[in-house]
Amino acid sequence: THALLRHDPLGKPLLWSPFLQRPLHKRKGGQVRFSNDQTIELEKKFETQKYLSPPERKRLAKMLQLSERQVKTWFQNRRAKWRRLKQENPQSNKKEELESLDSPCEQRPDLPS
Amino acid sequence: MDGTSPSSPSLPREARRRRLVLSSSQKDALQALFQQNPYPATETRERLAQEIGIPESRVQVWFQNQRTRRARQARLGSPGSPGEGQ
DNA sequence: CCCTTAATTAATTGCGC
DNA sequence: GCGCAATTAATTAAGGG
Repeated sequence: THALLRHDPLGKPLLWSPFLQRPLHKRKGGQVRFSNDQTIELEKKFETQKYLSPPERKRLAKMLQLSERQVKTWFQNRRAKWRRLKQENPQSNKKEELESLDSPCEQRPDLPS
Repeated sequence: MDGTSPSSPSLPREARRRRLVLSSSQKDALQALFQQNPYPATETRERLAQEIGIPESRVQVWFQNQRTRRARQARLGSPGSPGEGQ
């Protein structure tokens, strides 16, 4: 819908521009930026669960065609960012979309029963 | 048809990411501390952040970028000085 | 227009649990 | 084995001359 939509004021994902952008989001070493879809899916999961269990991670990884390690890394990076955001922003400050779903800093990672 | 025109007349309401512009004094303070220690502890960063009035995370990224800058400058400045003793 | 440089992103290392 | 803090390299885009 929107052509050049990027970055929230506080926060969240950067989605790449549409077609008219450099055909390479590949870094030197061969690292690639995740696709918009992948990022969106990851985010969606993150909104529901900040920590995910190993089996879930595996599932998600398969779904997105990423390594489990990549998913893990993504989640960890995301958590870090999130904490910082919360710390700097006393209240959930979201311009138009407010999502007060994040109160408890302490979500227990699912313990394998 | 250049795609370079970000002509999206339909949405002027998007606050484009406005990056922080550091004042000379802020830069000076950052640089001063950097010269003392390129890897300051979190507490030190926080303190400086409070003093110059920017979020600690910005101080953090500034230090990161500064380290990169320094390394790059060193590369361009004297490519062949130290006789590698290996 | 282009360079400087702040901000973001995926990945890495080391540490503690 | 995982989470987390700290850090890195590469990149992306704002600001200003």
